[in-house]
Amino acid sequence: MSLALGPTDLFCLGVVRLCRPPMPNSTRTNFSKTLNLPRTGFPMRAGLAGNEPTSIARWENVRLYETLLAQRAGAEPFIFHDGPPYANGRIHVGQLLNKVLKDFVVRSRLMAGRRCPFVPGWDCHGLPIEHKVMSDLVSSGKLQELSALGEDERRMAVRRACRADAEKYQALQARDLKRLLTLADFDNPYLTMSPDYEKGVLEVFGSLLEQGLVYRALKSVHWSIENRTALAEAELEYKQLKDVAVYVNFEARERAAVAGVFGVDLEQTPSFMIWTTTPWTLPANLAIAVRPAFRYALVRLDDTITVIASELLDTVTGAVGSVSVERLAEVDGAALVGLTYRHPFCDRACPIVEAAYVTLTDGTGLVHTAPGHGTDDNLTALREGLEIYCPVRGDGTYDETVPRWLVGMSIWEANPRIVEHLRESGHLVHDHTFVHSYPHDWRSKKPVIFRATEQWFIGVDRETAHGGRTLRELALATCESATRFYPEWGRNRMRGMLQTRPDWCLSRQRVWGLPIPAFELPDGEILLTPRSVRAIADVFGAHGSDAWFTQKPEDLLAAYDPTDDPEAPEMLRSEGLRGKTSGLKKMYDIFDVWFESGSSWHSVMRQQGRGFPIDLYLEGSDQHRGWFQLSLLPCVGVTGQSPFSAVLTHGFVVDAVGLKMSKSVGNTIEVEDLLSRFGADVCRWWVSSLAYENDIKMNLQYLASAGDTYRKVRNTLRFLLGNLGDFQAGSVALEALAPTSIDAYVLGQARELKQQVQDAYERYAFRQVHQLLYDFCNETLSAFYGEAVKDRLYCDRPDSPRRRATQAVMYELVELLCRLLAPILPHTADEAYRQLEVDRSGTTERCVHLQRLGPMPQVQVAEGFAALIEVRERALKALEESKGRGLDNPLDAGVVLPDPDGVLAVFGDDLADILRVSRVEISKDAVEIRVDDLRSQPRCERCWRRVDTAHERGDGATLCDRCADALLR
RNA sequence: GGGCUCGUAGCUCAGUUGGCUAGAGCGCGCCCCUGAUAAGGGCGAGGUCGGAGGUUCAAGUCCUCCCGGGCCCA
Repeated sequence: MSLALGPTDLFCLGVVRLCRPPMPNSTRTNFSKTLNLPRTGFPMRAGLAGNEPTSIARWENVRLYETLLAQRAGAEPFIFHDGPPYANGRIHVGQLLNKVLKDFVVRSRLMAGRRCPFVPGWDCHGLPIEHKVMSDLVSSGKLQELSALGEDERRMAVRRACRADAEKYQALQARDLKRLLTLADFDNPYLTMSPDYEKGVLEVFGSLLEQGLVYRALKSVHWSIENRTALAEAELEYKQLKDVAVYVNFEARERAAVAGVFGVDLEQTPSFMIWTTTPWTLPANLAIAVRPAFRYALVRLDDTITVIASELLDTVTGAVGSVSVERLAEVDGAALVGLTYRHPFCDRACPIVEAAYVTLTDGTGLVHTAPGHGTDDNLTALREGLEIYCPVRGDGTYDETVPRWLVGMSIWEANPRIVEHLRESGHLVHDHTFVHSYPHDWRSKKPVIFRATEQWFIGVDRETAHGGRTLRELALATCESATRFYPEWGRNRMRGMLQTRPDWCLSRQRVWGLPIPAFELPDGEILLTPRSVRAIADVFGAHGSDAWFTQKPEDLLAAYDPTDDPEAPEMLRSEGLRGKTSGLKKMYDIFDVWFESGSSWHSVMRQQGRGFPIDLYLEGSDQHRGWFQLSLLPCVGVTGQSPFSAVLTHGFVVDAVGLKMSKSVGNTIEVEDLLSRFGADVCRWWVSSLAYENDIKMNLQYLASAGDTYRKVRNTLRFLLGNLGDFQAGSVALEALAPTSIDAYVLGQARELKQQVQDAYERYAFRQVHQLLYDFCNETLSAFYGEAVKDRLYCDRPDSPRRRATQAVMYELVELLCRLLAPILPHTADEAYRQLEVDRSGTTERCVHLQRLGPMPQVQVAEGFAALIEVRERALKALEESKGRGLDNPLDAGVVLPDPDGVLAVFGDDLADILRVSRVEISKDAVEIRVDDLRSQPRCERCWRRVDTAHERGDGATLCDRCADALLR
């Protein structure tokens, strides 16, 4: 046998040797050497964990991010903005999810030709870092050394340690994020502790201050005794706590008044019975609240007369163990309002007031009210003009305004003492232990207390300069109409939270943060005006907020002239800073970190000219109350509009059975582990498969499944690449493809795919992108097209027009698939995209991420394909059934297809390829699909098909005409 | 306790304004191929749609209650 081997054939020999040792005695292998079998350097095994770092290095070498932005300088921008994670610890699976989703947005917008800069950010200030640093300082004994320093020096020492910690973790997290193959301006991240950023935050604050939205007030806040600070809601954990609860009788001041209200004669002074779980707040009791609409009973319990809500009478008397109960009279709560009582152990008289928060779920229906120790109590006091009285100091001990036996005592110690005191004085009706959900400091895990302190607030119900509307109104309005929510229910959630949120407590009594730049004058007045804040903002912009601790007041205020500031305190305005500044004292409250991150729309975007408003905020659903809302409020205050035009939220990562991940339960998964096991591309492929708006179950098994489908996509790319090594790009006019050709059909499908994927990316429907791409690779390409064209690719002469046409389409498919996959699989898409050129010309200078989606060639596609696809399914079933007759190999079969309407006839010889059988006959008369046994027919030894033209040739081999022709060359 | 939300085959998800025997992929089982080969192809079995009521000629789809999960709040 003489075989003329062309260049392509030699090329294929290489593959055969590579993949399996040749079998010289086998006729089969001899012919297999004459085939154009696939060959590519794109390996089946991805080796992602090892190879992805190479891609990262390559992209860094070409400065991919900068190059892309330069390339898109004039393109329509997509304004995207990163919400800053806390610079503490390594990234966790929630951040993996979040940052990968963001990267899908960035990369898909870039692929669509948009300009999409993305600056990653980190939240650097705040309690967790400070707490950790303080713990370290304590355990290393360094805190002791620091105590020798002055206040400012000590604070600076702590701040330096905090900064170092934040820098360390920011760098580690940035490395983690690069490893996830996210594309961002990692060389220029934004850090909330950097001078520019801090300056921007003060600018936002100054604007709110200017509108009169900032105020200082005594207010009950959650107070951590442990950390001596007010805590935000986010810093609380609710845990079960066992407390002593007491029923206490507060004796009425005027027996006659009470008797009159109830319309009875009284021979002894009645009491009002309250119930509380916090006896330590009793010294601060200034009122009893009742609900006007409830009924209250005057009752004789054993030897006392007291007042209890009628509905609770049985419950209470049962609980306190009264022996005899006699109901004397009953009135509406409204009638009680205005009566007065004597405090059981403090020397004062207090009123009965009304309040809507009084319920009948527990207690007595008369609520002990201590304005200094509760939010509701506080509000009632404001309305009733009561003092906000808080005798508890920051360290949890009583000040000197309480009875002498309590002064200086810690409240926890006082609890039992007060109970005993009440018992001895006869006011205690009953005490019992009570377990309830109670807020704890999230760091120290200790119960917090409610305590009225001087704090800075932003009033959400104060009129702004924007049409006199309040922050709440402005925020609700933008949320209603000016914002798109993905998913739509985010709007409900945001609305609900905005409607009920209280004023924003801005101040924290900590060190690691941005100082609220207020000064106290000797007379107790406070200097904090829009102009003074702007002066400090400039100082912070130049030197960072450390300046607050390193500079004297007169230096900080060097550029500020109070005589030119109408809002400055009178003394400063008339006399200026000269001579008086020595009396100015810096105040040391810092901003709630949420105010810092909530100003990023200004500090990072608006102030830096990066675009405003922002097209998209994308965070976990907890940020409805966090970053979304706390960015919205300052922004509507400053600008009158929302910082974002769309909000996308994703759910939380939970374990395989749907429970939240927690270190104590031990069901967490480390990102590092995922990356080394599966690689970033598989992790990203998995993320793209999720309905991210719901909770996301994570398990190594699920990642492994994602790995399986990833390999399917990878092998499809490999198959395409393997058949393109000898193809010249542009050598075939795709527009000229016959509409009935399977090539035209697939190209048409690809065109549709591109449109659908692009639409899905546009709608952030990444799951749909995933589905479309997978299905296309799996069904359209692997099962249908690939199977159908193998014969022509392998067996036709290398330059046969129909092989070239298929190659041209495959080339187009690689170009398209790499681009469509690139946002999800940055490494794999680039690997395949580069390999296409390496296989063909050895060129390695190529990067899919510098490409964008272009137009697809227009081709006519015959309408009959729908019918063909349908008939194919039925034919495959028929073939399956015929396996029972020994027709195991479809190439031993011929199929007769009924075609009464003549739709199938146009497909001609492609029909056999599409069904993977040797022959297909069309019959106008046939009713059912028929499978013929062709095993008695001659079989071409090269292409294994039993076709008419197969017969024995001169050299003794049985070949079909096509194969004989291919061998001639 | 309240607000928002989720609960469809073992797993991930589709199921449009209520309307034919509830779909897909993965996995699984069986089979084919051995010229994409630690690949590829075909066929098939899996669900009383979290539970219980109700509205309707008709409910996975609407209403009520319950169970379980998540986020946020108290």
